[in-house]
Amino acid sequence: MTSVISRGVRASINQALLDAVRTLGVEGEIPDLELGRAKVPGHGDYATSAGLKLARELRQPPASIAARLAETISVPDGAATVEADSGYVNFRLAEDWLRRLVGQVTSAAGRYGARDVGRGERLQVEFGSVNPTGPLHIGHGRGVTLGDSICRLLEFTGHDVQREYYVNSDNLQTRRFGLSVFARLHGLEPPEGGYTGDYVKELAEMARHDLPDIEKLPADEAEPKLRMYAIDKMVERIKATVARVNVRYDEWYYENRLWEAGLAQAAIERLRESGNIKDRDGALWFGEPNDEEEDRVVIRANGQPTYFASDLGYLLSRFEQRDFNRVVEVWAADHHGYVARMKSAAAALGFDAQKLVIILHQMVNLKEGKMSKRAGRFVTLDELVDRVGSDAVRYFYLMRSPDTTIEFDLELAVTQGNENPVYYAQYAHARLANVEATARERHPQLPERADVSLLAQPWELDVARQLAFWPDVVEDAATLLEPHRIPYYVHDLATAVHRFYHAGNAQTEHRVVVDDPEATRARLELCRAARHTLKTALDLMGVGAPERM
RNA sequence: GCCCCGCUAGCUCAGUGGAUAGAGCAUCUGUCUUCUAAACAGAGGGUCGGGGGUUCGAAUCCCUCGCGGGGCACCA
Repeated sequence: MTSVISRGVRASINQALLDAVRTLGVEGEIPDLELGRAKVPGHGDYATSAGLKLARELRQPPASIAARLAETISVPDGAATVEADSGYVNFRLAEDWLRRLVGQVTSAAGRYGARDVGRGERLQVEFGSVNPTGPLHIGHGRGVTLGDSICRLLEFTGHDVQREYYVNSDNLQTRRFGLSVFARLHGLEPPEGGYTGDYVKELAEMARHDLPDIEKLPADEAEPKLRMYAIDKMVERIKATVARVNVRYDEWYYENRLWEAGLAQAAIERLRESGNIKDRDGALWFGEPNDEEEDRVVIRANGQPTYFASDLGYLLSRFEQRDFNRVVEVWAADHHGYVARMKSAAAALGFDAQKLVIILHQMVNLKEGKMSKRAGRFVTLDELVDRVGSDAVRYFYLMRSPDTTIEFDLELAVTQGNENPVYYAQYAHARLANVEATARERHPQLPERADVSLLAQPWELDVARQLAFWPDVVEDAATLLEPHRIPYYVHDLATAVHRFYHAGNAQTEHRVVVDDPEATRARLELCRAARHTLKTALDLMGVGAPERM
């Protein structure tokens, strides 16, 4: 039992299936038999079309292969019964096993579903990393919540995760930002391409107060000081904003460190030796040797490095100096053109480009029009959280696949209340917490151990069945780096919980808290198992699990 | 012109090449002297953008066309 729940029942069935396939005489590699959830109740809980898939190699009819597999397979712990149906093999989770699972889940509590697939792999997730030239808006909110939940998933599955925000400080945009603050300091309009938001005026006033004599300095001396000052202030603000949506970082890594440590310079030098750095038109370019087509500027003709130069050093910093085995980057889709360049840079520097994993997420648009940071017309993440709350914001972002553009209807978001799915899940959790409290009041001395054999009703076993699926969901979400699988599972589990609870509304003898202490105790065990799992899932989303609502 | 993402129920979206394509919202019909009705039960609603192809089998893979969005800097 222990091994089955720590791996998940799907993995356990899959292993039994592979063992059985061997006994049929399949040599060499076994094709992916795609053991998955059965979609029709009559087909059980898991199903595979193994008979159809192996028919060619075994030169036998699919139905007879499936029949032989069904006879041969022995699922550990009697977790599931097996049945052949034409070319398919169907698995139905055994009721007795489901009952025992409930007790196991309760013992594991918040660790149920945790896996060690990562085996302590040391990796970095870099996400957010917005130019610190303004507050985070609702598009950035998607990136920080997505990145944060990816971290939570990786941590839950045995990875050693470092969460990093890369703070741009030396590029053209941040210099423009510094010049904008300088302009406001002297009562002028920001320069062309500068930042016009009111917060720039506020930063200028703060700088006037905090940086003595700054007004007396000429632009070329004042700008770097004002820039770093303003960036620090913006970083503080960004830290406060992400904290409101439960996002945590381990490291705020400043771009200028790459130059101070000589990493950017070292990267360029190494690429020069490999023939990937070329001199042309007074500038330094990166590209494949003997091919100018895809060349990109690293050092401008005026001697200033581009952001790309810093990024070369940043690769060195992470894959070499800090020795991460893998680096995951979370970017908005408008950077997609940069993916190939970064990967080829990583390869040219001598790293395995596969270890640089780049997750792109699509944009977040306002229904009434596009956002523009420099025009100062945008809805900030803070404003969004003010209006709909952190839990709803996170749930809303995370339930969508990163590939989908979010059309944010602000009017709807404001009026959103009952129809928000986050309340459905939280309510299930609160109900369970409440019923457990009621049980403690009515039965101060319940049996210490639950007799789970008393869990016999279909709605009780349905909750247990959902619990059985949880390790599969965790594995898939962590492996594919797709947190949006979690809210969909949460919804399914919450549905099973509400139905279970409601059976007691329809008929009082089916309540959790009844006169019979043994029945109460058994159902309480199920409540605890479900509540722990709901809480674990909500935690992975960074969404709260309230005890009362 | 080239690259990326999307197109699935009225709306918003799930859907690792498998059997009868799902959920929420919205609409309609029922269920509260309750362990919390922010809930439950039920109903209606589909050319999976169009067309080819691969396959025993395609919403899913390939090609092509259309529509929408995003990129293609000595910006990031």
